[in-house]
Amino acid sequence: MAETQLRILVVDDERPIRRFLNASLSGQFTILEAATGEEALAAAISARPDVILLDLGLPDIDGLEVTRRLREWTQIPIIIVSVRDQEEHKIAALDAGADDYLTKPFGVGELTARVRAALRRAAHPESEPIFQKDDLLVDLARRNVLKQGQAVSLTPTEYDILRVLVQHAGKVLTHEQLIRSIWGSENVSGEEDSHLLRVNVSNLRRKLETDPSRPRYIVTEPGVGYRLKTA
Amino acid sequence: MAETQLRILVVDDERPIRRFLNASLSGQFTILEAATGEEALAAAISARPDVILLDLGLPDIDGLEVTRRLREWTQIPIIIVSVRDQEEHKIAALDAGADDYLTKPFGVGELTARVRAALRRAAHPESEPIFQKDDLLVDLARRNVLKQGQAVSLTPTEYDILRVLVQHAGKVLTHEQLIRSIWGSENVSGEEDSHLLRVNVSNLRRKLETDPSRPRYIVTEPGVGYRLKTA
DNA sequence: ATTCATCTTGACGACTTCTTGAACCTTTTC
DNA sequence: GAAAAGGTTCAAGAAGTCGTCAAGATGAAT
Repeated sequence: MAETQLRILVVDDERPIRRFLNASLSGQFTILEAATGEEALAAAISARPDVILLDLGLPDIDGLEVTRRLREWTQIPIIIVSVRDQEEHKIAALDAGADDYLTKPFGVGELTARVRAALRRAAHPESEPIFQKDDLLVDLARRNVLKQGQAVSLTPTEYDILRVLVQHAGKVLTHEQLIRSIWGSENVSGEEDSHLLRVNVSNLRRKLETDPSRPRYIVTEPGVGYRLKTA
Repeated sequence: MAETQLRILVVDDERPIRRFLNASLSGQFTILEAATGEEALAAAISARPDVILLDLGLPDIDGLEVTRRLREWTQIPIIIVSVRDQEEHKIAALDAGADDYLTKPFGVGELTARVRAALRRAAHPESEPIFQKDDLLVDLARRNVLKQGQAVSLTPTEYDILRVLVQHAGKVLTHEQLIRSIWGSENVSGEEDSHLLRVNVSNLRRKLETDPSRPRYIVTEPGVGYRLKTA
């Protein structure tokens, strides 16, 4: 086993801070840098770092949004590093999917200790966030869906449904679970939402399935929900 | 799906703090308390909490030592809650195996957010209850039933019956118990429901058993109920 | 203001599942 | 062996669920 050095992606728009973090961590880790949210998302996909240090105040996409988008396809540990000390910021970031929240200024020792803790937990080897079966390919990291090599254009809602199905491929997801993860936990009233889900699944099938009346991928589990077939 | 409430072990020698944490968290979680390190270690073993909130300043064993001893056998998330704000304490605790370090005083919102984050991370190793015998396989987590490797399609009612039987595999379930857990405790009138149960069991057997007239899996206990054979 | 894509709602037919009654089988009891 | 009790199977209507189409509502972009 080649002990490759672990990689940390540092995301901050201020150059001095990136330099500081780089200097603090480069002894033990390989450092990658990104100055904007877009850069961060791109780097996460192409470089697959082992930990991401993320500033909240980015010029383009807010750090919270970056966290959410990352969490759509990966469990890479995210440690927020921010000047914002208010509790609501911390809560929002942690609930968006961040693993830890560190307020500037902080000690280098604490930072590296928290990075070590995050790495220790994440030791599970992660499988590629890609679903493939027959002529359908879903790449969650790139937000790409290919049918017979052709890109399929999905609406946001359709993609969300497909993403949740892929993230639990093989398992049955109940109507409620799907509705919750797509429209939020508030609106789970009943038949109306179920119907909405059915319409969207129908549209999704029309785009993905060769024969929508006999689905190979998204199968209905009558009275329960839907399942993305793995085999 | 049995939605058991998640359990948090609160370890602190000061009663007021335990009470405060208990009050803050008891809405969402079941709280267990320990006042000493010994108590904490014993409770962790006997009660298997899902998260441990640990104060460093305990009267008998130091919190750091408690963390190390816990880490000898478990990966239960440990969140240190301490008045000690110096960096070296944080580093030592995190390197001892703690997942997070929160300095008193802190907001309840941040605490619960960090608890949620810890739970989310730890939720991965899901133990999947699977029943297998001969050529029948029931995977409750995936809601999958395989007969000779072939997926069997069950109606919601049929699956419910099978699920209850699997959850009590080997034990005899009375008609009443089965009816209660499938149609609710209200309608347990009498012969009508018993008959309904029989019809559904019959349909279930037709799908699962190789020879429905001589059942190998779901056996009838005359005058009592049904039983799922384990061996 | 207009356009466009998307979301949402309603209507309806096709299909699945539930429930019930009747007939048939099996075991126990007298 | 006949009767009774309990259990199983079949079939058919009732009830409910699902998929699809299409029209209206929403909201962002021009």
